[in-house]
Amino acid sequence: MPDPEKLSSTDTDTGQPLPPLAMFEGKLADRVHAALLEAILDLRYRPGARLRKTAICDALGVSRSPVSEALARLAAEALVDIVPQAGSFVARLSMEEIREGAFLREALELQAVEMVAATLTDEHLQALRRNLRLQALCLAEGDGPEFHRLDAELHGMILSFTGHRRAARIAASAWLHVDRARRLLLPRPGRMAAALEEHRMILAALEARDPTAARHAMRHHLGQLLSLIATLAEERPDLFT
Amino acid sequence: MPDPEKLSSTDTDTGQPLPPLAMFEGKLADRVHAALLEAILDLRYRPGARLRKTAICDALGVSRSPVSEALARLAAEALVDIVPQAGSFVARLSMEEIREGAFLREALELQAVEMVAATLTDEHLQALRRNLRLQALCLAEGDGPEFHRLDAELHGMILSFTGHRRAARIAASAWLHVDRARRLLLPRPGRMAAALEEHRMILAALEARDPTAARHAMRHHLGQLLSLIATLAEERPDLFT
DNA sequence: GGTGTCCGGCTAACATGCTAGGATGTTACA
DNA sequence: TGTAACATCCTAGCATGTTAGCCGGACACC
Repeated sequence: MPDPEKLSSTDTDTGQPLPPLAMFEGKLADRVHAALLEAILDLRYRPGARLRKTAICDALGVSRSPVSEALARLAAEALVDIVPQAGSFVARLSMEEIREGAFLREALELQAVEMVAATLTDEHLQALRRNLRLQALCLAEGDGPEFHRLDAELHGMILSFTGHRRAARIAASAWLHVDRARRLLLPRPGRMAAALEEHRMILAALEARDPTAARHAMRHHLGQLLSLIATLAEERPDLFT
Repeated sequence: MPDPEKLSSTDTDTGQPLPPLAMFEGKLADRVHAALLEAILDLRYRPGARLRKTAICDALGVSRSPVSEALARLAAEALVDIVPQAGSFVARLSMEEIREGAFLREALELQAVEMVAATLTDEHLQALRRNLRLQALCLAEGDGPEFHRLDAELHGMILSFTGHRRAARIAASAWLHVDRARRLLLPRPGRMAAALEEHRMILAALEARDPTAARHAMRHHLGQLLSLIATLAEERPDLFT
């Protein structure tokens, strides 16, 4: 399964895409995990590439223990394939995983938005409105990356308003696969504006404290992405399993 | 937070509740994880108890590496609290965690049953019907443990029919906390029969391939348990955080 | 030329030594 | 007697040595 693929000169990392050092916090293993996660998500480590523990070790200046733990965690998140006594590889994108991530995310967010619509406080509404104002600003200025950050933040806020931290973590983890694929999509013209409008529908339903409407609005919003990704699988089959 | 509690003579494990050795499969760390999980779930390790790595090591005849990995995984599942440079403790039951587990489980199962109602095959229906027949048998014979196993199997089947393996895993993990509490509940008279009836409602909705009815039936079924557990929290506050 | 076998290199998994820091019990002092 | 400083113990986390199994190439044999 993890075949060498067309490897240009050296298979090893080109030296450049070093995941940034410890600009993270927490235990050493946490920081290594965060660094590798970032590198995998923005494709500095390409899908299918081999991960050399020793290279990672002296690139980050740590020993194998935290690296092993980080890789094990990434494997649990299905972002890395560990083949015992053979090697570790960045997982290829898989429509299977992406669909599953979307399923999980949808299940959690629909339940969350329904619950939140009934329990929302004014502070929560304030925060949501503020986020949407910033989104509008980004749209006006064409700041895609920041818009995306706010998008993720909005969804994260709704999940966290349920008070269930673990649920938010799981949703984030599930979304990783979808997000990794999404980053490969060229920005579609008009998509940002459409997303903002969909977000507004969700907020409107929450302001009305209408669980059913909130659920519908969220479902419509989440339904948009999968079809886009399906086209990617046809355009770039080399990135998929 | 992890206070000593009233410790009878020795705080250490009484020697007896050794988690059974490697009757599991997979890597060493997997087996240790499974053994500890079993011990924690059926309360051979009591909530709040200290987990001594070294004791576990020579009880199982392995070194600290696999034990550490297993404990880390249990900590990720919120079944163990690891306090750096202090110790590892079996997590106390927490209504927080239980509610969260129920939330996750409900979110996933509602979405799953809705999806499955639309995509179900005849083989799937066969398997569900067979499971329910066995449940009826257990009810007639008063075989509680087996009934519970079939109950869990039924829910697992519905999740697996979505084709999403990770979702099933997450649901199982989320359910752990609810289940650990549930095992402390005295069997309520009539509960088994009621559960069977609720299961029949779900199956009926699936046979009719009616997503909405299936969703409603499942929601009703899952709604039953939480109130029972809330009473437990009052009767046995020592087990809770 | 095609096929089976052996060998070397590389890897994850496991074992073990080391270190820093929190918890606890004791003692000195008010 | 109550409190605060101290010494000891124990722990998780990290580093590093060891083991066993897969992979790929070479070579012999068919």
